[in-house]
Amino acid sequence: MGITERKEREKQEKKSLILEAATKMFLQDGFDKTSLRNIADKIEYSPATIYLYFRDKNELFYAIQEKGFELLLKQFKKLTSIKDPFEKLIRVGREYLKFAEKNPEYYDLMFIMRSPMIHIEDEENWDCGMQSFHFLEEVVTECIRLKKIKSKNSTTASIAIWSFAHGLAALHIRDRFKNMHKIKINNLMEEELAEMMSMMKA
Amino acid sequence: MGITERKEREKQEKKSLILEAATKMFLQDGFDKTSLRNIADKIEYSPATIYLYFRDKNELFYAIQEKGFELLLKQFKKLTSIKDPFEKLIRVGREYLKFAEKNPEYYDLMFIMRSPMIHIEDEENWDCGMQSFHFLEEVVTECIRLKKIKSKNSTTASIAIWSFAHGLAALHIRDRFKNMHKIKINNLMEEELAEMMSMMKA
DNA sequence: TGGAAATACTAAACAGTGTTCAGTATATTT
DNA sequence: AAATATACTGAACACTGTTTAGTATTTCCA
Repeated sequence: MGITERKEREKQEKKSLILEAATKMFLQDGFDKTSLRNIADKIEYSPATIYLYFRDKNELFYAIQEKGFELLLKQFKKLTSIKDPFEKLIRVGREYLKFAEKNPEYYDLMFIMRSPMIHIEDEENWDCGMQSFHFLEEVVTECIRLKKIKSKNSTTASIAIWSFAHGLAALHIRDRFKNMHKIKINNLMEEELAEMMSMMKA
Repeated sequence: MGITERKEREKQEKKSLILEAATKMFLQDGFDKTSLRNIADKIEYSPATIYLYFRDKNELFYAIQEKGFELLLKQFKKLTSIKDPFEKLIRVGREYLKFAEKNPEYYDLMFIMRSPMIHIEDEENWDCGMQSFHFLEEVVTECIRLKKIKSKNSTTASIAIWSFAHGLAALHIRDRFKNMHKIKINNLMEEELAEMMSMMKA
């Protein structure tokens, strides 16, 4: 049945075509300007065609967000060789904040927007998100094992660290530090990361 | 000039009428269902009328968000009499997280959504937001003065604490803890707050 | 090989959104 | 009483995500 296979392949290729165009448009022009009609225009199909490959806009944006997590995890994995877990923890934090700074649109979709999460059914898992979280959790586990940090429970500590880093990134991205003119936003991230790390240190 | 005064008063009253209706609708039905047309329907005016009192939707939502900050600050001020600054800090954190849990729509508008911040001009201040931040900052300053926490710089520490609390609240509100089925979301907030506080403790 | 069935796609409509503006009705002033 | 200022609105503009009926095109089977 070579024909069925070719059809399936062609279907996946078209799905990719849509996804690539949508991602490109999303990263270039932002969420607001990435409408289904604009995507359809770009790939020279009708808007209705997109619905043959994605259930709705949420599913499409879930797929884009997965690409974001691929990129984030790639940054994290560059740190695998670092021996000292506390040093590694600092570097994970830095990469996370750097990712948010350099890819605000991705960050928004991955951690702030409702849209992609709506696609996830009740018993389904947010796999891509959990993979990145587990990378952090393993580093934290090592830190606890070697008594580098005060915390005893790696999950509790990991959520605390993630919350802190996310809060910092999200408040920045959504302009809540806008009017703190005393502070140089450039240094803020690194300063705060240092503050958190000195708090955690055993 | 009694007439001009009455006119001005009536104008302010109508502005309040719109704001009250919008706030009520916003808190009851959420952001998405609070359209200018729906608000206009409720107050029995045409949608165009709203533009005579608010420049655009962002200005209207900035005004609603200010009401949210009034409420948050009211919760904070209930803690003024607490003597021990570290105990006070814990309670500020608890009130913040409780506010997010009980008023997710307000919280969203105050700390997550872009909409209200767009209204703020370059040199303008986000007054309502800064007031709440300064409440925290003063508590932190006292903690440092009495050597209750390890931090040396109250602004840096305050931003770290705010970031942590915001991250926790925001990840929760935007469903990023959805699939951590191991964890009871109910206890999560209090557990994480305790974790953060034990880290900070001098 | 010809007709049925399956597939791929789209035009058009639906119901909504924020926003603008010309025009009208009412109230105030001269 | 006429002129002016104020308050308000209907209708339009340019969008949005989504659904559906209908049309080409391709594949399958007798």
